[in-house]
Amino acid sequence: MRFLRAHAALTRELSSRLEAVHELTLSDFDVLVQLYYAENRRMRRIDLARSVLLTASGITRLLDGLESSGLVGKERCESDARVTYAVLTDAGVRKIEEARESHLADIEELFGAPFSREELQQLADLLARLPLAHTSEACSA
Amino acid sequence: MRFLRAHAALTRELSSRLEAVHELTLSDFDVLVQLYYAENRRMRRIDLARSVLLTASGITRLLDGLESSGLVGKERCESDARVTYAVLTDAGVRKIEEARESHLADIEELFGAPFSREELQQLADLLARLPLAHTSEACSA
DNA sequence: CTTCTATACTTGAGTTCGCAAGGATCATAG
DNA sequence: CTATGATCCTTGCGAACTCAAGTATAGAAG
Repeated sequence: MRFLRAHAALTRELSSRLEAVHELTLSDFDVLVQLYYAENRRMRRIDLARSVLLTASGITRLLDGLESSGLVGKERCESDARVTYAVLTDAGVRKIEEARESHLADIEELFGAPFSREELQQLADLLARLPLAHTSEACSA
Repeated sequence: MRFLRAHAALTRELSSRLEAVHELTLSDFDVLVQLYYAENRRMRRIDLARSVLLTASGITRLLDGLESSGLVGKERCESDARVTYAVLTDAGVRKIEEARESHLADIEELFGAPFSREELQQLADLLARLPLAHTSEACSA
């Protein structure tokens, strides 16, 4: 119960702040961050989907939006015509670097305030042990 | 990050199990449980909304569904014509008692397995300290 | 009594997603 | 080469929400 409540409250808050300041969804942000830390700032769409825990169709539509905003681009794969890469554009890089700052501040406010450093680590460790929650790393949030 | 991932994975899993066996959404279940533990198994719709962290309109539509399934009923308030109560029907009581069992087993499987009792308590305590996560109690999940 | 503000609820429109189905491509086995 | 099966992606449809706006009631203040 606590878990569900906490999630609903936190995402609502974080999402609305992100939306208000940068016109980004939490999911948008999530995808941009993944790309930002990916090699060559590029990922296969399917891997991207898995890493942010969306379905393939979810990613298609989400990227549609980011593409029309000019934050990411498409690129075909040479060796396998089935796959398409999502690539962060220069505008996308600027956007994420800009948004990261305020988002981290928001997180700090909501998570940092009530917890000590050790407690944060403890919380992260506990959550990491939940099944199904295993995704790629390389992220600072 | 871990928090968001964990939530996405867990709710997807729990929700689909609940849906498959009992034809209930996680939110449906949540509402039914709140009513189950409420005094006289009845609550003002607005309080229900706040306790499960939905908006007023969200509750209206959710209850529409539960009403047409015959699990909850409406009742007008004598002293204030603005408010309507949501009341658990007998069928609703049976439903929740039935669903509770398998849902608790699911939770046990996902949460119980990787954690010891102390760790679960620790996790709950940490989550409880998050801001905005304060809702009414009286729940065993 | 009237007016003004706050609260409870509903409804219409729009968003974000998942699922199922379909198309295209690859890889493997005969 | 061809058939089979898996993988990547997109699209139609529907579900679950939210927000904004509207209705109805309550309470307080003039």
